[in-house]
Amino acid sequence: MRLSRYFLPTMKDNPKEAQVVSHRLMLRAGMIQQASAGIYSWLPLGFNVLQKIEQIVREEQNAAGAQEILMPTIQSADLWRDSGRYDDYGQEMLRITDRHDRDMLYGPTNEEQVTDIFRTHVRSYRNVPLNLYHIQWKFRDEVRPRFGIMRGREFLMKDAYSFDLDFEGARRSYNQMFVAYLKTFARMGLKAIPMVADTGPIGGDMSHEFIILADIGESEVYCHKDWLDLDVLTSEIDYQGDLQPIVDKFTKIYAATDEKHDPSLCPPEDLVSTRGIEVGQIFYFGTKYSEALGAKVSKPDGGEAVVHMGSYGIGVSRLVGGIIEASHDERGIIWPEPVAPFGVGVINIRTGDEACDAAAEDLYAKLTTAGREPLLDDRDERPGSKMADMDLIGLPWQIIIGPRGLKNGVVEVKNRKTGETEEMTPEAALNKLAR
RNA sequence: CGGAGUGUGGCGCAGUCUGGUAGCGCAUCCGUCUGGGGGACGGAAGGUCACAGGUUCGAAUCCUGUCACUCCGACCA
Repeated sequence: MRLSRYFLPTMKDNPKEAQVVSHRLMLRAGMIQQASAGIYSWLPLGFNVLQKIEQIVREEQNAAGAQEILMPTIQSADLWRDSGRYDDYGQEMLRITDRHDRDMLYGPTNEEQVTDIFRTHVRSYRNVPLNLYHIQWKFRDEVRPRFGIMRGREFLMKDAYSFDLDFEGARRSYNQMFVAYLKTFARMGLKAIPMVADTGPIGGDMSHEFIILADIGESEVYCHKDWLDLDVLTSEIDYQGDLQPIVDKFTKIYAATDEKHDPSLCPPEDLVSTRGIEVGQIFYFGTKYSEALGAKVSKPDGGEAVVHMGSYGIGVSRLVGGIIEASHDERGIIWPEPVAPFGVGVINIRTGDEACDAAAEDLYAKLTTAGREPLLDDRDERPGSKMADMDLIGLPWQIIIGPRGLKNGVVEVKNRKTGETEEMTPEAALNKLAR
């Protein structure tokens, strides 16, 4: 992409309404624009990142055996009356009336809808386990939206729903999602700690919130200090195998949210207390919705079983802010490579200079061919503002091409994260970054 | 939903107390000089001062109401 043609409205000044770092940087980097309280438009740079995150989530869900569907944003109130939640949900649910005066709602979640799909088509134990997920916009009419995209009213969420014959099956499904979440967040360069979470009226030990540590986190969290240098999960996973050992490994070290914190379970000298951002939650809720909505399958012995369900959410749009909170400096964003909107930023220090133009165009073409998704700053701007913009939008690598270096046959390769720069020939730069 | 606050050009702000026909920095456009960390000079464009009503010869400024947004708290992916 050429910056001269790319819609990237960056800002030098901080918008006053943005208090937290990620919100400020997203506005300054031209990623989003607020449409109304807690509702945002996504501009090209922000949308690019959102899609990269979405794709990682999708790949890991598929790898774990979940199947993607797409359910609507607008739902009928009838299903919610069946489950009893139409009256329970309260003001957070945005209620709408259509032209025929029928009660509709903008979905805050999809348990009812997915259960309806299941009960319509699945009648036999042979067709479970089943795990269906979708990545769709949700709306919750928060009283007080804040933190920019991280606590908006409209948000993009991946939600998966598992259906099993019994509790043991549900535990296997739960473990699959548990491990898939570890892999998903690790791929984004995040350390997300699974913390014991409140299971509500269901009870048991099958709910975890996946939390990344950050000062501006919305809730107080507690964990053993061993978490801080525990390696994230990167190995290949056989999802059909026994996942319990992996789950055990990541649950035996103490970590709990505020509500579930029990000081007796962790020596005080090892306890770390900090704030965290919840980026995912997994939950086993038994037969709550299957019972209410009649999702039953026939068993091998001819009887009927009400299916056991679980739901598994990932805040896709929230992750954009979460990643920035976890990875930035005073100059701007520092994208982890897997979610970076472009792989390499090529800065032509002096657009219009014959040698600079030629070198920049050549590198740009070759990086494009190599699949590195380069962003070429070919604008006629001052060097300072080009560098400031490139640092702000946080691409992992920069190649800086200027007359001074070219005189000696070199360009400068800069690592955004470490700030280290290295001079080398354009060919060497290409070899280093094209991989 | 309680508490606090803010609405003036794209962004950040001054002007409001003490009414007199709107200003500054950055950004934008044109020109010249520049050119490795947000440059200089000259010129230009851009505002129903959130909205509605009222007071007044005259309202960004005073009064009444409405709306929007932000921050702190309680609540949530």
